[in-house]
Formats: sequence, structure tokens, C-alpha cells
Amino acid sequence: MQTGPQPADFADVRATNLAVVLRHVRAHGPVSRAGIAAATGLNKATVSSLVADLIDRRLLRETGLAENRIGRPATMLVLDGSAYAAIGIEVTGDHLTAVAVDLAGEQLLSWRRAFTASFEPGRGVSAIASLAGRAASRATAQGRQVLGLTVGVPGLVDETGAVRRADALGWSDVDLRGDLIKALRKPEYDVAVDNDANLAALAEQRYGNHSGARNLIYLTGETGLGAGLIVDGRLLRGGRGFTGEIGRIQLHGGTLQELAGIESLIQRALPDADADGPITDFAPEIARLTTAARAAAPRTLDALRDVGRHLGHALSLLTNLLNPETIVLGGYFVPLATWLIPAAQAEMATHTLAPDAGGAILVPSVLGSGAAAIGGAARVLDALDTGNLPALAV
Amino acid sequence: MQTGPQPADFADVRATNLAVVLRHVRAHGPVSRAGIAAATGLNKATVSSLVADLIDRRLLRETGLAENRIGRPATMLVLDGSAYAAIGIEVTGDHLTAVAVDLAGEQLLSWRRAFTASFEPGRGVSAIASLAGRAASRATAQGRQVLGLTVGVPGLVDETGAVRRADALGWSDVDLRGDLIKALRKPEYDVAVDNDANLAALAEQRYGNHSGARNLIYLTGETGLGAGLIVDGRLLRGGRGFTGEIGRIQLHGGTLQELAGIESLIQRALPDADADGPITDFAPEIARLTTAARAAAPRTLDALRDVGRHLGHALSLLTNLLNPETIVLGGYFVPLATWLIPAAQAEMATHTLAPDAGGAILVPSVLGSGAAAIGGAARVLDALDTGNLPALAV
DNA sequence: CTACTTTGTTTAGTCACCAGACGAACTAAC
DNA sequence: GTTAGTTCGTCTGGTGACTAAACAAAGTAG
Repeated sequence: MQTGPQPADFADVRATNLAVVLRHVRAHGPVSRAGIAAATGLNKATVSSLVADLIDRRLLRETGLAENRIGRPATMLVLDGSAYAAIGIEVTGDHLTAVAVDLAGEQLLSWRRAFTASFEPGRGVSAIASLAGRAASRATAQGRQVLGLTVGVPGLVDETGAVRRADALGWSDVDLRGDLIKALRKPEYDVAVDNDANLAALAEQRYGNHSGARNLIYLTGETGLGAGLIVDGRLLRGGRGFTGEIGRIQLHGGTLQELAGIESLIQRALPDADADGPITDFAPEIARLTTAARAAAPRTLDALRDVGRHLGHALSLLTNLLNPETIVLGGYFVPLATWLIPAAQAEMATHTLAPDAGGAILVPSVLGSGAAAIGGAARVLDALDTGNLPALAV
Repeated sequence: MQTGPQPADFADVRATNLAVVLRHVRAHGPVSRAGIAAATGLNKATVSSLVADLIDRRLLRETGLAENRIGRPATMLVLDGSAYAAIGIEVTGDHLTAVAVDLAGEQLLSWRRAFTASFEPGRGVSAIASLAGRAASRATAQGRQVLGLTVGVPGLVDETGAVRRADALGWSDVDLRGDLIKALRKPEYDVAVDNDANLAALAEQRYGNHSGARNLIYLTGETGLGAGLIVDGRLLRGGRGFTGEIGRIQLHGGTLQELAGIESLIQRALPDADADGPITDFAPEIARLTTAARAAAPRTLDALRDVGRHLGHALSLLTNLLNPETIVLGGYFVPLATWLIPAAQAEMATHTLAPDAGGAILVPSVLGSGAAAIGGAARVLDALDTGNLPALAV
């Protein structure tokens, strides 16, 4: 039970146990009521009552199938993904990604469109709201109730959902959550705004190769460099909500953003990088970079090794401070992981304990470029896992 | 309510609400039953029942005093510290500190004795057990029930209470908790072992000048250099429990331990420091150091400024990653804080956001040298605050 | 067809909380 | 001094959620 100042009552017991059953079914495939009772320690009668409630809420479904052992056959229960949807939107300097996910983890839609932050937040907010509105309409048209929307932004987001500072977008002090709620005309679903690295970490925890890890760090490799920190099973937020600002940390030679950011990497790894003006679209540059790396171009390999070392140094700091089990590289680091990871691991090994004594393993993300968007949906679905169920449909 | 796999039942509701009442009385001085009900939202009848239970358990006490407002006078309730005691022991390279604290925060005893780790853990364990046993006897002789014992060790302690590695003691793989339980002949009270920085952070959170802070970092300045990290109200433990190993982090020029550890500071700040052999007792050296600093000896001031800068650099990393509100300097850093803090703050200011935008304030500890011992007792008492009450006395 | 096994529901009981009534104890005012 | 008003804390009855145990349901084994 929680340590909070709030007292508990029956509703809390019910919510907790509903969540226990829901999580158990999600984690342990098709199960019978009796199986749930045996595994959770709840009484059979209680499980029956809880399951009936969850079926009413269209969160569980009976599969007609019976098991073929001795005794009365069991009616198996599985997650019913079909009634609800959660929407996540990721904002970067050059595009928006929207995804909708159902409870069973099915991806209902995955949209990507160009986006220009353009130093004028008003239009940016309109574009985000428009995309969110269309995603919600699509989900509704498919007969699904939208449970919530989370927008991931590369920058500092405070606890009220306001963007205090987002260099990659040129924004500061934009009440994104408030403006979105206005633009969406007070939707009945939940609206939240969070840092992109935080959401990507949640996505990895729920859907990644190392899902369920209680200690996981996600390192974004988008325009900015940020970290989402999950320690002891919880996402760290800190005093103002500004955790994981790893790009800002000072190493010998500059900040990590300067030493190992994507822009710096491109400029050092590609001999003919455009010297004039900022890069507006990174994807083709990264493609050229991987080609050059595969061709073993010395300058490219040197730059990748160098960036890997700096990342490794920064990750050794994180490892000494937070003792994670898993570190996931995301964004543009994923296609480059083959070259970055060995250098980073070598650097980490010299400054931290060995993996068998509490060190961390370093892996590339398998979630693709929209990790933060998926994480936005995951944040919404996580609410169900903690007992915050949708009201009964009438 | 918790997200754990455990289902909830009535006992949990009761425990949660008992803890709510207990915490409220501890935080808000003498209160009446009606006052508790109004503040917590619990029903008056429920509060009466909870209070009766807590009085039976000798955790609360009625003060005969009545308030002088209109209406029926209230019978005020306060914490009853007299029935229980919690014991904390801090182990360092050269001494043991034992404290016993009651529920109301009264320090019942504070012992300090010499200790030699001597590369032979067996005798060290005996010495700790002997001290713990005598502290427990003393508390029992005063009519108090001992609720638990926590031993703080400068080093890596895993989740089972085994010391995996403690350089300052020359220990590795010592099952300290198991050995203590054996040596104390399976005491009926709870025995735990934890990292000294973790416990000191708990002590600051419960008893320090910034008590109640939800985001607080404690930096030890004993033989080793470690950090206790409290983020979002919880102490971070990480995958193996090895968080806060800040001495091990690599900065330009060496590890933080090498750059800003007490030994390094003494050797650089005192021109005539013993060059031969390790320093066995730091206290007199620190005293000489403060004298030299007050006399504005250039070499001393330079060394302090330098160490302050390195600490500031390391703390800027922590601040960017964890966004704490408060950072507390402990151990031998406390008498030197006057000279260390300005340099550290200047360094932090250049690498982090300004305090008004989410930065951290840096202060010396006010708890004295036995902070980890006090924290050991605090860990025991924290169990009460989360509903883990002692069984009813018969 | 009978015995056995396992599932899931039903019934009765307990426990903790809540709302509202009520007695207790005191102040204020006439 | 009596009466009204206020606040405190307890008491009573009611509700919701869990549990244990009995039981009906639906199969297998022989």
C-alpha cells in the first residue's frame, strides 16, 4: 500500500485487486479463474467477482476453449483489447509521430508527418491538436473508446504539462497541455505532456526486448540528447520533473550534447557535411553515415568510436549513480549501434563494476523511431495497471 | 495503493489508515480526534477506532489538556515515544557509532568507540554485534521494546544485507546481516544492513534541516565518498542496490574519490602531512585543516577551492540527472563547508539550470558525525510510518 | 454407471469504513 | 441560573469487499 497521505477505503481495495487480476492476465496469457486465484492468493469467489467486473468493463474476455486435463474444464480468460485505445504523439524538430495502441498491445495506427516548430508555438500546438483529434476520431470510428493522449516533447516539461524549455523546438514556457485541452475542446479523455525520453523509457519497459525490467535507462538520440530513468520500477521525475538532462552534463571537452549529439557526429563523421546552416533533416545524413561506416571509411569509424567513448563515459556516470540493469540506446543511435556500442562498452568497463557484479548491459532499441509516441500510449495504459479503470460503459 | 503483485484486503486498509493517523500526529503536533478526521478525510468514528488501536499499541498518548475554544474541549493526542526504541550503528574505518532513538525523535543513547576493521571481518562482526547487543540491553533496561537495528557500512551492500565490497574496511563478500543475526542469537527485532550514505540520506529526510524534502541528496565525506539519493520521496536502490557510488565516477584528472576525497584533500591542503603510511585518524587532521583555513593559508585555501570545484562538478552531474531540491554535505565536509560550498556552487551554476528554474541548494548537514547511525534508526522507524506496526503488547 | 477431480458459484460470516444520531462538556447570553 | 449554541467523541446501523466452506457443474477414469 502506498505511503501517501491519503487514507484507504474499500474502493481502493477493489481497485488494487482489479489491477492485480488485470496485470496477471496480461502477463500470464490465457488463465482460468481458478488459476488466477491460485497464483494471486485471492479467494476464488473474489476472483469471480473481479473477473465479472472486468468483463463488464470490456477489459477481459472469455475464450470458449477449455483445457483438456482431468476435472471440469476451465473457461479461459484473455485480455480484450478491442474496446479501448490510447494515443501517443511524439514531437521532434522536424516531424510528428502519432500512434494508437490498444490494451493488448496492438498498434491501431502509426502516422508520421512533417512538422516545423518554426519558433511560433501557436501553430505548432494547432498541428499537434489536429493530429491528435484525427487519431482520436479514427479510433472512435473503429468503435474504440479513447482513454487518453500523451504528447512527448524533447525538452523540460514541468509537472503541470507545460513545456518550460525545448531548444530543439525553439519553445519556452508553452502551456502545451492547457492549450491542447482548449484546442481539443475539453475532451473527455485524459491529456498529458511529458518529456520524450521519459516516455520512451516507459515504452521500453512495457514493450521492449527487456520489458519488465525494474531498472532501465533509455538514451534518446534525436535532435537533443536525453535520458529516461527507471529505477526500482518507477520513472524518476525529480523536484521539477527535470530529470535525465544528460545532454547538459559537462565532460572534459564540452557538454555531452556537443561531444556526442547527432549534429556533432554528422559533422565529424561525414567529410562533406553541409557547413552552411543547421541540418534540417537528419535521416538522409544518418543513412549516408551508415553507408560510410559499412565501407569502413576511416574518418567515419574514428568519429563513431569517439562518440561511443563519450557515450560510454556518460553512461558510466549513470551506472555508478543508479545501478541499472539495462541501458537502451534509441533514436538515431539505433542504426549506428553496431559501431557505437563496442567503444561505449569498453569505456564503461574501465569506470564501473563488471556486469556480473552489478554492471549494466547496453543494447539498441527495437521499437523504432516512434518510441516516445508508443511510450505516450503506454503511459495511458499504465494507469489501468495501477487500478485506474475506465468507468462502466452504459 | 501499491502497484505490487500483492492483492489488498482489510488488513491493508487498516494498516494504511493507522499509518495515516500516526504520521499526521507526528507531523502536526498535538491534535484532537476531530482534528485528525477533518485533516485526513477519515470519518470521526474511524479515527476514534484507529486512535484507540494506536493507544493500545502505546504509539499515541492522550494529553489531559483541553483547548480553550468554544464547545466541548478536545482531548489532545501526541506521539508516545516511551515504549519503543530503534537502534542504528555506523561503521567507519576507525570507529563505530551507535545511537538509539525513540519514536518521538529523542536520542536515548549515543556511543562512539574505536574500531579496527583489520582485514579480518570475523572480529569486526563480533565487535558490531557486541555493541548492538549492549545498546539493545540498555534500551530494554529502560523499559523500551527494541523495534529494529540497522547497520550502516561504507561500501556496496546488496539486497540481502551482505557487504559485497567495502574498501574502507578491507571487506568483501561478508554476510553481515546473517552473521549479526547469528551473533545476536536470532533477536526478535528486525536486523538490516545498508549503505552508510543511504542511511544518512534517510536521517536528513527525517531529522535534518530540510526534513520532508521529496528530493534530497546526501554526500558522505568519510573515508569513502558516497551519495544517498532520495528522488520523488523514495530512496533509490537500483538493480543490485549499488546506487550512489559517486566516488567511483571518472572526471577529468581521475575519479572523484581521488580528486575530492578526504585523504587527497588533507595531503594537498596541509604542507606537512605525513607522507609515510595511510592516515589512520582523520579527525585531528581535519581540525588542523580548519585552523589553517581560518588563518587563510594559501595552500589550504587553494586545495579547498579545488576540491569544492570538483565536488561542484560532480554535483552538477547529479543535478542534471536527478533534479534534486536539496544537496546535503556530510561527514568531514561539514566543518569545511564554509570554504567548499562557494566554489562548488560556482561550478554548479555554470553547468546546471539556475536554482529558480529547478536547480538545487547546497547545505552542510546539521546532524553531526553519526548521521548514518541516526539514519539506521530512522529506517526502522520509517517502517511504522508505512503501516508496519509492532504487534500488540500482551 | 459410479467414483473422482477440478471449476466456478452461492451462502453465510467477518471486518473496516461511513453517515448520522446522540450524549458529553463547555461557552455565551439573557 | 437557565437556555441556546457549539464542538467533541462515541454509538448504532448500514454497506461494500473479502473469505471459507458448501455445492452444483462438467468433465475423466475405470
